[in-house]
Amino acid sequence: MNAQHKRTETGKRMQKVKDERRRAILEAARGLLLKNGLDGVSIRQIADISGLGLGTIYSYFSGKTEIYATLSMEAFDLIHESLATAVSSVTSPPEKIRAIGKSILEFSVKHKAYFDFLDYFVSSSRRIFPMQMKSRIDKHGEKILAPLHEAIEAGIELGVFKRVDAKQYALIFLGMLHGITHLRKLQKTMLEGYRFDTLYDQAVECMIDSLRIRQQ
Amino acid sequence: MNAQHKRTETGKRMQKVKDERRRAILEAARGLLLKNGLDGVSIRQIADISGLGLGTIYSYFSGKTEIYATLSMEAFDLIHESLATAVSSVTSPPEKIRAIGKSILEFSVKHKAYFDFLDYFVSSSRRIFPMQMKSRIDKHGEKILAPLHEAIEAGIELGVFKRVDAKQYALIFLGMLHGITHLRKLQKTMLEGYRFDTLYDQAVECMIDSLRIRQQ
Amino acid sequence: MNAQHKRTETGKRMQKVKDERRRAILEAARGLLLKNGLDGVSIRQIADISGLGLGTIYSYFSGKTEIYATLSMEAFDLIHESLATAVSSVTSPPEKIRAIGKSILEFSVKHKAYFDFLDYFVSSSRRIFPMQMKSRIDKHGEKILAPLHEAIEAGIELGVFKRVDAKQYALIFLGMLHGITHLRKLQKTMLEGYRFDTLYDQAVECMIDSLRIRQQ
Amino acid sequence: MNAQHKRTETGKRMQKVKDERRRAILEAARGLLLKNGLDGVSIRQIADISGLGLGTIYSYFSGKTEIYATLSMEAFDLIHESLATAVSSVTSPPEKIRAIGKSILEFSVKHKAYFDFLDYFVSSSRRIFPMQMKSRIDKHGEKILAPLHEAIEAGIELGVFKRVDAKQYALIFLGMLHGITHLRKLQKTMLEGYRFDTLYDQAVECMIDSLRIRQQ
DNA sequence: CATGAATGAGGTTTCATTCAT
DNA sequence: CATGAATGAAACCTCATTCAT
Repeated sequence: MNAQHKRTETGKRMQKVKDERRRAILEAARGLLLKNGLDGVSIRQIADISGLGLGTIYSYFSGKTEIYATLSMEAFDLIHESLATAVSSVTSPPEKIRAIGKSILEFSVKHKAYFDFLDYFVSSSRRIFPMQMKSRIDKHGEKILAPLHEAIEAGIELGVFKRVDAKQYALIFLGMLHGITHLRKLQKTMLEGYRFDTLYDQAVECMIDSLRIRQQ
Repeated sequence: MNAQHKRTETGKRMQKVKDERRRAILEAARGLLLKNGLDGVSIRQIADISGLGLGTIYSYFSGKTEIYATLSMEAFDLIHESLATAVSSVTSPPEKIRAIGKSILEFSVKHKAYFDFLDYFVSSSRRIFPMQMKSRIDKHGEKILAPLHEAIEAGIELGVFKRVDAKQYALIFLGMLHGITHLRKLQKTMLEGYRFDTLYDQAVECMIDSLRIRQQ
Repeated sequence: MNAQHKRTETGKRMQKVKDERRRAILEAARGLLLKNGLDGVSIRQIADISGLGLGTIYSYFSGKTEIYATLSMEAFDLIHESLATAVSSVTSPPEKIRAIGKSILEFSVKHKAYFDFLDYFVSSSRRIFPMQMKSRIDKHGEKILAPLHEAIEAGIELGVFKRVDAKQYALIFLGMLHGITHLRKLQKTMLEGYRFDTLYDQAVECMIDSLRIRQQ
Repeated sequence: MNAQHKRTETGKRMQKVKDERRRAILEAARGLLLKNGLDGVSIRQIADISGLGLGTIYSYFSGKTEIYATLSMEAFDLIHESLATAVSSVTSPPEKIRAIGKSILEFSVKHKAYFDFLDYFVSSSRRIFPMQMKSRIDKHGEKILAPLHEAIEAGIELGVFKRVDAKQYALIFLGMLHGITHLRKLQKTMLEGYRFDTLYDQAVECMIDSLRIRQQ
């Protein structure tokens, strides 16, 4: 075991520690975001919760903005992963779409923090991220369109769906699903007396229906 | 013209000035909100933009929260008015729904400020308003459901639409429309190569379609 | 009844109204002082409570400072009056001193607001009042020394008290009484287990004792 | 000198710097308090005078209140120390009481700042400190009673003083002394023509006299 | 590298006072 | 002469970020 090797060994261990710390920071930030909302996140708290020094945060991220950007990308990746898994578990295109719908709903419940967080950044017309960051984030965002896009294409291929522009429909569906998930926020006001789940399913069926070729 | 009359006259002018100032404050607040996001609004800025003194703002509103609440209610009322006008201009239920869709789209363009603003508050999971205010705001919010609700009911009555729960569908449609309007934000990224207007129309048709009784 | 007369009549009524308003302002200020402490008095509140307009306060007093100055003088006069009444109700010099002690104690309970208020201004080394005001206030302050001064002199005259410098002793006694009244503030801490009243009486007796000529 | 040692060394220096800063803040606060009164102290000023940044103050103290509380306790401790030293320098009980009197007078001159400060808080009827703080402060305050208490007890033990409740008399004397020191403020008004020192001594003798057993 | 003390800009709010009506 | 709307200075406090150790 020579010096070179040892250095590498140490380097590896170091890398591992650094990765863990990075993760700890993101986890703390995400947790705070969920608990306290967007303004309720201070670097000081992130440091405390992640067990790191205040200044240390800045060796891992250039600032609060970059932490948010990273969380955004993570969120998009997580959603994409969910959708990819979902579609691969079933075969018929309509089922794929249902799976995607279910998957998004589940995600918006289970990872509420992430979901609201994305919402905030997508909704906000304000320039939060500098151009360069924004581009990087968007790359991750676009990926989540693929599973739906492919499911629709598959349906067309199989002659089950109308010959529509698959990507266009994927966009519409995603927009709609996104809108529908928001209804949950109204559960205690406008939605009184209704089950959000039922609404959601109905909305998904409504979308599939509009794609399906009608036998006359 | 006696003293009494004069005093009244003066009183009227004063009232007008006060109304104008109130409006100036709200306008400034709305503008800032949209440009800089919720945290990007400071009372100092509102004062500067509205051309008033800092302390003056506090004699018109008890604080930032009340300003936001007022804007929310105004926005809801404006939308409701738009929708009500829209539905009354056509007669057939499907046309009414199209009119509503068009109306919302137009509103989201023309009063982008207000629309994004509402979006922000509906989207935001954070507790912004104290309970009492929230209730008052919700009352205004619920009104915008009515025109769509009635249009669907009318369609059912006429035998054009399936016998669905009208309110439930109204909710779904509104959620969807809301989601779709968001797509506009992606015009420069995911939507590249597509016309937002086309997507929007398609989405509306898709909704009407899912309601219509199919002749076989 | 000619115009001149009428004007005078009106002038009299006017004067009465003005006096009442002045009093209302002082009363409001005093009340607030008692309830909220020195910082808890705002001109706005004084206006509200006294039933006058905000700006009106400034036609009666040049500002907050003058209100305080007036209250100070009133307080001194009130104490003086109490003491004067007290000494005149008894005849023997020791009794007069006891009456003064009792009178001060009573005042410090009954007019707690005034008493604490004076305390604040006497204790405070800060220049609160401009020179001119200060002089005017001091004139009122000095008056409260007289009854005690005279009681001691009377005692000396009658051969009951030692031939001391009466004014000097009056000052010492007043200082002591003032110090003792402060003990009441410690009733819940240092004074636990003791009755403040007993302490007070004991202190007064102690003072009288030190004046009395001892029969051997 | 290894790394560990070095770190400790640095730590010590750091601690020293922090102590100095803490002191600087307290000193600035005390000075301002005396010059401008309680409301005349702003954190901004404290920062400026102590040569620190505004925010820095908040890393040493949680706020203005805590600064005041700290000053109070320091002042009590300082007085206690003075008294303890004073009584231990003489032996006969009357001399001890004289020593205490002299000590308090000296303190009120030498540490005028602290003395007036305490005065302010003792006099002020307003609730300045939250319960918990108040308790902590009171603990320090009560200590200053002990030397006087013990001196009186010693006198009783020796048969020089009457068999009075020693603590009760200690309280009375302290209250009186406190009151007498206030007379100094009147040096330019009511006290004109009198020497404050003489008054003070006379007052102390008067107290001792009232304790002494009279030989008939 | 990790640390956290120091910083000060910036936010909200209160309030004495002025002045046009 | 009474009024109260308008004003802005000044207070407190938080927090992202820097930088010496």
